[in-house]
Amino acid sequence: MTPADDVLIHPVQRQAGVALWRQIATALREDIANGISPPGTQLATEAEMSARFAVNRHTVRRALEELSRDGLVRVEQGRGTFVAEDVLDYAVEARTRFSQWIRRHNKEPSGRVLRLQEMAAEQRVARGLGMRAGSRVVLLERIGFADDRPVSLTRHYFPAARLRGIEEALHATPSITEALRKAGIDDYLRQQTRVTARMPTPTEADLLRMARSRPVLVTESVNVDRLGTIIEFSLGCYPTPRVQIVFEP
Amino acid sequence: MTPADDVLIHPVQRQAGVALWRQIATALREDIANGISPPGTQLATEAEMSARFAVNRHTVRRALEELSRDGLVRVEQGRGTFVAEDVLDYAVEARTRFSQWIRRHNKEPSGRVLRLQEMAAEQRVARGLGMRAGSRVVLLERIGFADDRPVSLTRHYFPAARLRGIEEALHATPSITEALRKAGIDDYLRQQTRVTARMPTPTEADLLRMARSRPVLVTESVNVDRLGTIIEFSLGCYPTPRVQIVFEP
DNA sequence: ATGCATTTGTTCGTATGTATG
DNA sequence: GCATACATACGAACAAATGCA
Repeated sequence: MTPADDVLIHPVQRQAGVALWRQIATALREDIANGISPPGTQLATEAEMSARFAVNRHTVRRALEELSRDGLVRVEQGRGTFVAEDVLDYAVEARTRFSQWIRRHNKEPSGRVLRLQEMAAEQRVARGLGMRAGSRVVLLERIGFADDRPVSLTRHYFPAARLRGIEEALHATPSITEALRKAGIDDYLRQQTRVTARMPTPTEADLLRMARSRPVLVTESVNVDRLGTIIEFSLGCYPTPRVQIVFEP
Repeated sequence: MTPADDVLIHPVQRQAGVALWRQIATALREDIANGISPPGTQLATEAEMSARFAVNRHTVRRALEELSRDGLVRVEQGRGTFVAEDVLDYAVEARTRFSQWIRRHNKEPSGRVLRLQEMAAEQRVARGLGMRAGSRVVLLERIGFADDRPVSLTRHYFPAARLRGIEEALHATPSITEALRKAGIDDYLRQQTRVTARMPTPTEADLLRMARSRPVLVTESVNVDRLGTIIEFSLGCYPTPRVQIVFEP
């Protein structure tokens, strides 16, 4: 399904002193601005548009080229043309809380717990937490939404021994900050964040509702309490180009 | 070409009190430690190894699973098994200079200029520099190496009007810091860095000597002089997982 | 775009050696 | 000696991803 029909309300005029491609570009721009073509949706194919506007496909392409240069659409060979999504800047700071991040963008944060269990730490996690591999950790896996669009997939690991009752606390509340408070941690800071990228697993792509052909940004971060004790190791997974990471020293 | 022949020096013994797969894991571990299988190289296929060691493929897989869990190798379906590469942490700080970054990892920095020219700024660049689209900018495109392995592809844009003589200065020296000094900028700071990821273009993949199926990390950063005037906008392109970006607030 | 060869991933089933009680 | 459980090892077949022509 494409919003191609809407295009009918924008007839183009020949010999009007405005190039056809400019008229088409303006029409598409308006549809995007008005929300007729919301961010992320697929536009009609070039062939369809050229039929509706009754112009050559090259003329449509000229218009799309313009919009693409302006960053309003994204043209993907073999797939189609998509309305650019508004980018969520994820600012890495000492205190980064999910709901604050989303609300700063005037969107409504929500989330869903995918997994919550105690388990043995694998090497990577153990190293992040500064423990021996196999030590007991509590894993919280969550997906985060901004206005019902998935924007993050995070795995939080807490040292079970150091944070008694954290699993029960997390069962009771969706907020990590609050659960940590119940476990005796009033405040915590992000000590280090490492960023890389990789292709998503099929499951991740489905959960984040993204194309399998686009990479995810992966963050690995360590949180400490006020004394510098490590209380959490987390792995975040963010869909590109929906999310960007911003660092301001 | 694979280092499969070397495997012959590691015969495995049955009924020796040590499981075959452990012997194989140890043999491979040694080859990696000794530099017989250097970082980034492809190991023999599972089928080849099972023939050389005269064991079942499952047995080889058991060994590879172990090494993979330890992070010594990376197994990729449809491609093969690769010795893990040492990750170059790219620490984003206010003052980030290429050669310092590489030397901090005890590697030898080098580079090559791919392009150096004056041109009109496209929208994205103009926005980064706080200028109007079409303003004149000097573009320096460079590839950076650490011990002859490509690790970065950067495009630096300088406002031509604000930095007279920058193009000539860049022609004369490979160092941006030095060229800026000639143009009257003694010191400069990184104001903001934005990170995202995308698939590399074929050209980028070739230049960075990386698989086309792995994403590149892309940084977008703005540099200012001591007064806060924007003097450079740069786009960096880094191969994953060879390079990771690290933020330490 | 399509098919093909290569390579890893998964899942059956079977057999054997070793430690335990 | 016997029964059991477990890790090890092998074989075959098919699925899925990749790269290439």
